[in-house]
Amino acid sequence: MSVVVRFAPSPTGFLHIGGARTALFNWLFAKHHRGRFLLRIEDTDRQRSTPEAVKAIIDGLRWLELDWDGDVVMQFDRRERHAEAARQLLAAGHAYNCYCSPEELTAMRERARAEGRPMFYDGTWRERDPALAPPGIKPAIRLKAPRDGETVIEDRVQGSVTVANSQLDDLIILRSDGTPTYNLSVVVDDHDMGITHVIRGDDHLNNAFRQTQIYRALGWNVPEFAHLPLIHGPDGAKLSKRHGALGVDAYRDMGYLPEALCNYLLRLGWSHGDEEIIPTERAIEWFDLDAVGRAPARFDFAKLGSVNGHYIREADDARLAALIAGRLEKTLGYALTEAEHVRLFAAMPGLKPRARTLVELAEKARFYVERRPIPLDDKARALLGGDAQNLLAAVAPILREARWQAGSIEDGVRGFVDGRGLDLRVVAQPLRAALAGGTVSPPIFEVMEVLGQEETLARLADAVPALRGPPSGE
RNA sequence: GUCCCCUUCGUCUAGAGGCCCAGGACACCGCCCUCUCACGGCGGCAACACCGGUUCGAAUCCGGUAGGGGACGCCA
Repeated sequence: MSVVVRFAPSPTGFLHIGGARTALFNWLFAKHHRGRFLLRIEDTDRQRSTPEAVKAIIDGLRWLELDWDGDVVMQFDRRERHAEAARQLLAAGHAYNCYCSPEELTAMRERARAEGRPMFYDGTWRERDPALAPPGIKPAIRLKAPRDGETVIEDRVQGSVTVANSQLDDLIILRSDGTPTYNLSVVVDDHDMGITHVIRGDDHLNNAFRQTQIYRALGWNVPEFAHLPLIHGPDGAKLSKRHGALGVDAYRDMGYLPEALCNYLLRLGWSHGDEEIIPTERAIEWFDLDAVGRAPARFDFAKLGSVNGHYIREADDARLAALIAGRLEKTLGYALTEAEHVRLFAAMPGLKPRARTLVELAEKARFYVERRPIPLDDKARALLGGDAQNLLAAVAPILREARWQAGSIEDGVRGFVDGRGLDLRVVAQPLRAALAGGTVSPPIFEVMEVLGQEETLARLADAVPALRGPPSGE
């Protein structure tokens, strides 16, 4: 039997990091087994579902390149089919009408809690004669769940999990307004869509028991379950906004590459020996459920940054330049010229090993496309005082004569400092200050090559007044 | 409160009875490379939650304790 899995988010917000990982694991599982990966939007909660959230989820999946097969299934569109299943259960005696009001149910829960019993429905209308139903009240339909014995799930991640049926109450499958509830919709859709493996967050493990009961009542085969441990914050508690519970769009904005985020997420709760950097091709080849861990993992930005740095170093220069060009134009306030785009591209090899995010990459690339006179930070200004002025003025002629290639420029400048018994850094640092506006940059001769001779000399003159005068001809 | 699950370095994890006085990665510290900062290389710090049991032998199996998480909705 070929594998069919699905990612089934509810559109009540962005595609958060946990959802992204669930989608990734489903996608990898499908790819590994040459099966199908479907997308279903669980929008049966009409109050909270929004079109914006649907879009955010789809955009997020596209960004991560987790493509799905076939059309997106909107769960709400299938509500009639779900209701039909509920009525079928009612007719077969596997469900019954319940006339309890929300107030009664709340009171029931309070009482149960106070008495130390499980907080659930006591089955008031399970056996009661429907003729006793209060007039004018529309009933909800409840599943007539087994009272004795136990329900067992053979989970592909969690193993065999058993719960006593006495711990499970008769859940509502169809609301009094005629709309289906989550557990019913999921079962009917998964069945109709031919889902073979339900891979989802561990927070759904409890639902798996109720859903198993519904499958049985309907006489359907129960799919394989795999409940993935949740992602926690650095403190071990639920992932908070501050600690990374953000939409994947936020990660994109923070400058993470989609392949890096996927690699990081994959290693959260799954492993393949000592492998850390696992490109998608490898992930598809290696991924399977048996290597998924059972314990929740903590989200760690430091490691994400490290993985991201790796993928930035491996990324194509043109792609990176294109990714940061927009960010730079925004902070600089002007559109880059063709020449500046070329310079940005040429700067990538030197910049890549120095950035862990695209934001950092853009920051470090900034001076390359800044327009003269470029701003100098305090340290740069300090480096350009005193002796530096004379040194730079003396070096300028060498630069004017140099063949414009990093190695040649370096040879020239080294010859200059060696001749004077100086350390290279006494010239390199002032040069860096004048050309990059700060004390940190890629190797300075490489910077010069990328900048070009004309721009280099012009920036130097901006920083060294002596190089600007006296005007020629006097 | 009730039920379910989890527990190896600070973090992610390897480990499926002897290969482990526990390996890798991130972070941190030191050294090297070096025109700055990175990258890279080398080295260091650092863990089997606890208590019992099974066994010639346990991180690995069993039981209990503690801690953590999840679920208990006419939400999904």
